[in-house]
Amino acid sequence: MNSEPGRGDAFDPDCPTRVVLDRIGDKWTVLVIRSLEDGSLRFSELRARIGGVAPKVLTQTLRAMERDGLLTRTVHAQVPPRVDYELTALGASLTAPIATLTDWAETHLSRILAARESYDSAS
Amino acid sequence: MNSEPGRGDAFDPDCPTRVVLDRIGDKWTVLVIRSLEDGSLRFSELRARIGGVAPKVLTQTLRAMERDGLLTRTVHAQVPPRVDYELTALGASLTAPIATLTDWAETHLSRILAARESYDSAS
DNA sequence: CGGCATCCAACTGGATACTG
DNA sequence: CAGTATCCAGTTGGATGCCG
Repeated sequence: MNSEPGRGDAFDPDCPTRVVLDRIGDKWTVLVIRSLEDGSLRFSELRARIGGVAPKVLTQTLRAMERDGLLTRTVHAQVPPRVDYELTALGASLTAPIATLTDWAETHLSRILAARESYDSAS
Repeated sequence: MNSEPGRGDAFDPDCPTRVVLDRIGDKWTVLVIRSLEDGSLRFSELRARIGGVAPKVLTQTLRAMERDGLLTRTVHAQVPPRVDYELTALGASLTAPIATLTDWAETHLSRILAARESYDSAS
């Protein structure tokens, strides 16, 4: 994959880690996944559930995830229009690693915050 | 933490998930952690190991990680100067969740890439 | 309702040059 | 050697308004 196999190849845009990290690091992707864990939602429901996200940005996030095969977008031909978003098996399988990360975060947050405080006060 | 406990609270900057995600999603943090897994390195070694990172950016990354208690920065009073960076126990404990993510990435990359191709050709 | 188009402000990452 | 200072380009996230 790179001149240093097995090592830091994440500046290669096609590196698996980079691809996933770019998506995970996105501000809204993780929120969308967690919101869809219990089943499909329509656009406005997602928007309300997540809160504070502009429609354009939510659309961007959703399209990127759809492109990566993490969720499906179903347009119902009716008036008013209705569009449902649902995790694919691939998208659902991402909940596991995310949960690992979340658990770590919750467990160690106090330590991080404490480190920050002591670092800031030492400056 | 939020009006919807247990749910999407990641737009709160102090949310544990958000704090960790911001760091993980950073372009270089994961590379630094992986580079330091086998022991401490000095600034120039890190730079060479990672490749393609500007000094300023590497410094920023390192400082942010030091602030969060993920690594220690040790200045040796000698000429020429020498500064060693080493993971703390906290930083080292992050390698586990990262490995989970990396494993997922490597396992599912082909599927993601395939999804992208079919999505792009359908447009 | 579910967007797309437009415009925009802020932040991020980076190239380059210089210093204790 | 290990940064700092400066400047800069690209991207991200967002506000607003219009449309099928």
